[in-house]
Amino acid sequence: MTNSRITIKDLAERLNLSISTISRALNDHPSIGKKTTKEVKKLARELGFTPNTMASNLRRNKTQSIGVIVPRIDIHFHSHVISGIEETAYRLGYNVTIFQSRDSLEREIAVTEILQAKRVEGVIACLGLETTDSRHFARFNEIKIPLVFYDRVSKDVESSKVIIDDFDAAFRATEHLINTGCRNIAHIAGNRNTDIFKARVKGYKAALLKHDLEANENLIQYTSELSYEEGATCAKKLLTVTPLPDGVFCANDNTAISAIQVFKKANLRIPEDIAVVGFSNYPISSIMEPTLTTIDDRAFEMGQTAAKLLIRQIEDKDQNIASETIVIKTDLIVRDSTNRNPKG
Amino acid sequence: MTNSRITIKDLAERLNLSISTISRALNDHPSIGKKTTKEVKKLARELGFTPNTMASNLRRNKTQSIGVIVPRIDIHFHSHVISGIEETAYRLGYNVTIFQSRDSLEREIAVTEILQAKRVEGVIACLGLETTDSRHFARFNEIKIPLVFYDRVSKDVESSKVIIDDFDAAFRATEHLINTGCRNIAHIAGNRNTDIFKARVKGYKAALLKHDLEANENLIQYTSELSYEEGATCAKKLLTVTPLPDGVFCANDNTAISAIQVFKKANLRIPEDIAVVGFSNYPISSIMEPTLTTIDDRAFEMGQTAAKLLIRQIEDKDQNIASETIVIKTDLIVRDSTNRNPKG
DNA sequence: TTGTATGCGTTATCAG
DNA sequence: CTGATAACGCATACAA
Repeated sequence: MTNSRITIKDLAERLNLSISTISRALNDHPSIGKKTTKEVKKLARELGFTPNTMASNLRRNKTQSIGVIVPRIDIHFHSHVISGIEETAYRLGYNVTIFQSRDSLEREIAVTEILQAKRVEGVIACLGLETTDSRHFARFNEIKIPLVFYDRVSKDVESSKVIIDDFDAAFRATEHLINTGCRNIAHIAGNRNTDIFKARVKGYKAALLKHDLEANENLIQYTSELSYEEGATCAKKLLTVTPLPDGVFCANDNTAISAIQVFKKANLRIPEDIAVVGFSNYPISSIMEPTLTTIDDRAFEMGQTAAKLLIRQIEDKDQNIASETIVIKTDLIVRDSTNRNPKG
Repeated sequence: MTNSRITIKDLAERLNLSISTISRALNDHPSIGKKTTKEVKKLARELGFTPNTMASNLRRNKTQSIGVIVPRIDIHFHSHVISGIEETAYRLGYNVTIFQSRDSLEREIAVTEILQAKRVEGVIACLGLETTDSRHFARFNEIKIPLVFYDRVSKDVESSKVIIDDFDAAFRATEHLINTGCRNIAHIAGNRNTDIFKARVKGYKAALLKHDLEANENLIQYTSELSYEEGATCAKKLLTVTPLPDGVFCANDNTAISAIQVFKKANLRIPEDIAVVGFSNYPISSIMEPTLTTIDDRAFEMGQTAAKLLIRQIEDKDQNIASETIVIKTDLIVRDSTNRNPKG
């Protein structure tokens, strides 16, 4: 019966009022009489009137929507970030339209164009793996659309950024191993060219330095993408080092998990013989045996922060849109894989 | 320099053409001369013109966008479904706006209203846990907006549905245990009132029946939400049953994982003493020890199917929008937790 | 407190 | 092949 095509014009005719009065009543404009406002809203409800935001948006030149570009939605980290974004966007009255680049540069570029046409009011993005040149995002600056990167951020275009303090996290993870008695600590590292992984190596080294432990290069195993398989390979190599490491800081949970499995197969006890710390706090880390000490990457909070930052910039558009970089402090989650009595 | 405010009117003035010509040229209308079309497009590119989809949408009464409501984005299953939705929506020229109900009925209702105002052309939803009465979705039928549920579907409102064949999956999982030599098979079940879990119990029983095995009620352990902790409790109870079960079919991976841990602590060998099958194929299941035989729930494919179905309905609007229920066949992924030589 | 008139940027219906 | 003009549904400056 009642169908969606009801407009304020229909309401106006029914009530013998002008459409402006209807419009104002619906928006609780102070100049409209209480009684009129009530009547209008009542009829609107009865008729199942739903305002057409397209029209309203066109008129106000607003869309109340933000665009999000992630490499893949189904990666735990990204889905957590998105969850944080949606949560705060919802509370602040924005909705979020999602795109996956699937790590394809071509698609990432195509999506930036769609986002412009869609007139989103702001963009949150994490660069895809293929993206070395991110100038396709520069257009957003030209047309004054706020842009916030998280995790994999752009060097080519000015923008706000939300990242975690990888150096600090790695430092604390390593120091935790030291505090728990480890003296010969290895590191399974990520790609040598990626900033966040470089920072983790530095944090690891700095912690050793602080405690007068030597940073032995052959205790650092680099991988290309921190895969589960690479972790196993690295762990096996570490088993050939003498003296055997008594602790390992891994740059993610995948490698930590496979390292632990390799060590267990070699009849080493975790954490007594080798303690292990991971990075990211995957769901599995609290379930596996032993449970894994790891760095919580605060994905949800990153999303919240990115959304807050973005929306602030959207709504302060007149001001100088100063780019801002927010560094989120991480938590060390201590579990069984490092639970041993400190010795020495 | 070039900013977003360029409109077809600007292009028209620059080229001394009418806005209709510009509009048509931009849309490759056949009646416009090749040369003109080329010139228009060239200038548009130079000036960084981006069509205002808001205006176009208002005019055409289209939005090219679909709304998705999920309980939580950061649950592995849902993020996979969303990924499938986004993937096919993108290919078909739609974009997806995402909302989380966070299992709150109030929020779910609020979101359905936002979706109406946003004039999305279709809705894909998975009901939240609080939702027993889903009549707030009925409005979409009234205003002829196609609606597709997945996984947790509505009984109250007519709609299309995409679900997996839980009975068949459970049947095959149980039969696999039988084929691998198990004769005394237990089941860790979900909530007694939820359709999908009831179907899994039935599938389990049917497999036993087919192979002339008795369905012993005390081998079925019901849980309320299939949590990791409940799985452990059930597993401990199963250890007190005589004769000890030689196989367990669990209604999800969480309970399978904790059951395996309990069994291992009790010095039982997996799969030799007890074989275990899970349900969902979480990432962890291929990593844990032993790797877990499980049912792949085809989340990504569910998303693709839901999106295809929805968009077909959107574009066939004139036809009678027959509700359709699609049942997706699942895969049994055989891994080490059931890898034993069939005996008897 | 309410009404009139105009325009947001497009597309579509007419003519020419 | 091209142009003038009227919508789409709403918000608002200006009047009354």
